[in-house]
Amino acid sequence: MAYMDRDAGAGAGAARQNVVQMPFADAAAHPVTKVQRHAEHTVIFYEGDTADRLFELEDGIVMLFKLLPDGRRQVVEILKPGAIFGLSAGPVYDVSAETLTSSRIGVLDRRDMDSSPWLQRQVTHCLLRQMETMHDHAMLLGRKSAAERVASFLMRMVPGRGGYGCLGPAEGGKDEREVVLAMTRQEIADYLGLTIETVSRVISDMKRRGLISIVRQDRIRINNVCALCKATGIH
Amino acid sequence: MAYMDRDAGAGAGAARQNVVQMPFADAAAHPVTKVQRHAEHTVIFYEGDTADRLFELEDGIVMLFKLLPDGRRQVVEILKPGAIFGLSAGPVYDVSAETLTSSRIGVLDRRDMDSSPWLQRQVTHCLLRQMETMHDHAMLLGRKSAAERVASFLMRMVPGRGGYGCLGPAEGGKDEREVVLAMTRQEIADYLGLTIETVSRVISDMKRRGLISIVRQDRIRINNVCALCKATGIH
DNA sequence: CGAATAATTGAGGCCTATCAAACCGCGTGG
DNA sequence: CCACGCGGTTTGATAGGCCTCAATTATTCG
Repeated sequence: MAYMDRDAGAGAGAARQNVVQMPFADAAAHPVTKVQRHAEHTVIFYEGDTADRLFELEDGIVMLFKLLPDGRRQVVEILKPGAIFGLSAGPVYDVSAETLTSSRIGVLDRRDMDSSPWLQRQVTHCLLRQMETMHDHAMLLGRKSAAERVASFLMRMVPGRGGYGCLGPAEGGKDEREVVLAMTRQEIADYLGLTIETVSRVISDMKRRGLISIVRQDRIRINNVCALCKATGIH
Repeated sequence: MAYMDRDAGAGAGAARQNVVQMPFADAAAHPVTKVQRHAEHTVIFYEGDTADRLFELEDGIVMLFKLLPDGRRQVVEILKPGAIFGLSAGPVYDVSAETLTSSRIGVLDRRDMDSSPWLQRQVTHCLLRQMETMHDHAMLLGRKSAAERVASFLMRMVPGRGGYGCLGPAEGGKDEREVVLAMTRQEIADYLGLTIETVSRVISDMKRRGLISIVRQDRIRINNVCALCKATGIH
């Protein structure tokens, strides 16, 4: 539960050293003015910072999170390439953003959104997808058991399965899949509203029952996708 | 789920003459084609319905919720006048919508959003505010205790207090405020990720400690707003 | 006024958090 | 090469908060 800042104190300064800013070739057609490169686990912005810039995740994984004064942390979103973030209704960011893996991130001026209808459409569509994810996540946090949360989390890593248009297992083959978590147990716990110990116990239990295999700490093989899906609570 | 009278009370023609203030600035360019009137606790659309229409809440309160097959429900958003809902990234609604109070709701065609940049701006700004609310709510569901959830819920009803720009108690007066819940205990519980009994117990405990007074089942007087705010976990 | 619905209160149990210790992978350096 | 230390993970024991089930009380409405 207690969130320990990896780069306590000098964190921001040390993180910025990893940032390489590059001019974007096609600045005229595309409003991205520069590109940042971040190492893994570096903060992009903090909750409360002036929200004058937008970001587009070009490569890598980024998490958005909020903190309570006593250190409790909730990871509210996990962003994949293509996502736009740093959007805010008010003058400051309402969440903090941190890379989970090394990332390439396009930077835009917030005002570009007002001047570019094209960008606005991108933003709106991105927000709609994020909103659906948030709705699912609210259901997960409010109503699902620990086992259902972890199962849902793993299923989230398997594209095209578990949702409305789930195709079911591919014909004639084993219904297995290997996924890369790219998150520590602490980050998973903070995303799922659980403790690190509970996440670990659930994963161990799934392993014991043959549902999954642990390839490495952050690589899990799902031995039966359909069976895991049935453990998410949505069936 | 008993009633299927989704358009019950929708009197577009008669509704117009009663409209005093339009939430949108320019009523002439406004693409609202008709206005629905719904009694309290009527469903506007169901999760899974074809998402061909947008809605703008002109008056009343609406909740968005999701259901699991076994009946567990999570209320994901509570909308106040001015909110736009029924937005979806996919072809169908990802949530169900139901009125909490009798409501007046403007109906738009989904395609209007593509043709009207002005509407798109409205939608984007509305989505941004909803997203911030969802982030807060994820923190509530994932990391807050039952008492903190109820306190946060009550503080949500007091405009201008508890957020970043909280002004503190007004000068020279008692810091009290009466709020109308417009929700049953079950709906509050489903919103806060708790059971009806736990909500009831927390409210009783707050009453016992003098923090609040129960005027009526759905009217609560907060005797000390600042004290309640300190129970939300954000201080 | 009485039935139906909603809310409160109580008793007990389960699930998850907490606290604590052991374990593991991995890079370091003797 | 292997002991060592470090951070992260797993496992165990225990406790506590919230849920479940059940009964009572309050409120609404015909």
